Amino acid sequence: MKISTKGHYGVQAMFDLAQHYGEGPISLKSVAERQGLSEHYLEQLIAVLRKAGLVRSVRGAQGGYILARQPDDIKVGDIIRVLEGPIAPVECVNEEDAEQCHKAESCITRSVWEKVRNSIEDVLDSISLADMCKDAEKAKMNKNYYMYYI
Amino acid sequence: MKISTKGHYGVQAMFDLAQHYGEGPISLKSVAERQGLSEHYLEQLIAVLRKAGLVRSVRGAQGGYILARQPDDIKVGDIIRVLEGPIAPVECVNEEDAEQCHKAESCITRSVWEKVRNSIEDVLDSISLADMCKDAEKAKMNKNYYMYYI
DNA sequence: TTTAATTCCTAGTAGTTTACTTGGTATTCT
DNA sequence: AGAATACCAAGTAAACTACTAGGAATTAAA
Repeated sequence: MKISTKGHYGVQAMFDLAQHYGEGPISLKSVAERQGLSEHYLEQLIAVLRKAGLVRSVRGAQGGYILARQPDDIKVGDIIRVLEGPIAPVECVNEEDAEQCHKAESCITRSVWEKVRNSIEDVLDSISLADMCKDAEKAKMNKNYYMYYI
Repeated sequence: MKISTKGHYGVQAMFDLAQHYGEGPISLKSVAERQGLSEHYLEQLIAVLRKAGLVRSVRGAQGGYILARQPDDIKVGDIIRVLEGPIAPVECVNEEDAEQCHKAESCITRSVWEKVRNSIEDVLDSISLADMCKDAEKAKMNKNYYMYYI
């Protein structure tokens, strides 16, 4: 019951781009450094995100990547679906794949996986990159607050 | 974002045992036939469930397996955790593993995975084998109801 | 007491996936 | 021109998946 590093790193990278939204193109090198990830590996992930239309790229020196939409219009679910494929704990509840178990109608275990899928989707589609940035701001302020009293 | 066939088949097998709870030991052969699974492969899964104390076995002819607790006392989450390991979409929110990311406190993406983990756990721990049996009964009655009118 | 049915155990295995690394080429700013 | 970047293709070691194969131990029933 895991997501791979693709989805994991992908969300980190997109969050990083959101935190620098409005500052022009952000180089992958800087993202990789801040997030502690392999730049070459990130390259492969961001290529997928670009082809899916979630980021735009600017080539050449001083180039980099920019979110294709505003941070509040990109949900974590969008990123995960692009990098990990459709959210479906087992194949037979994959909404994007018509080919399902022949006894799907009456399959009771199937309804369990549907509930799991729906709850995952609810969470992932309820959190935008803007939400994450807000949380990061809050965490930072809390830290300063506590530091004030030390 | 998938569970493997271990968890998938394991839940199917346990549900099958629940549906025959009270009928004495149920042979793996019959479970495998009803559920359309490889008996030899199921053997490996049920061995894990037995070692974890979720089923008891009876050896020899007319032997088989029996749920170790009543169907309403076994949750889908119990089965999944035994067969798939702890529920954690990424390793850094694994509750049973102390070794976590050094910046865990302030990691914003981490809190996303925590929310996902919690929602999965909520669903899986809210559904018992008895619940699934009740749903199966209902599905069966609905089918009969519709057949009556055809 | 034999036989058949069953659980239990160990090992092998082909294929897939993961998480990268390597080694470039193309583009653009300075 | 040179440096900084995006873009691209291929390779790879290790782990994992979903089984299969083959047999030993146990027990109810004939």
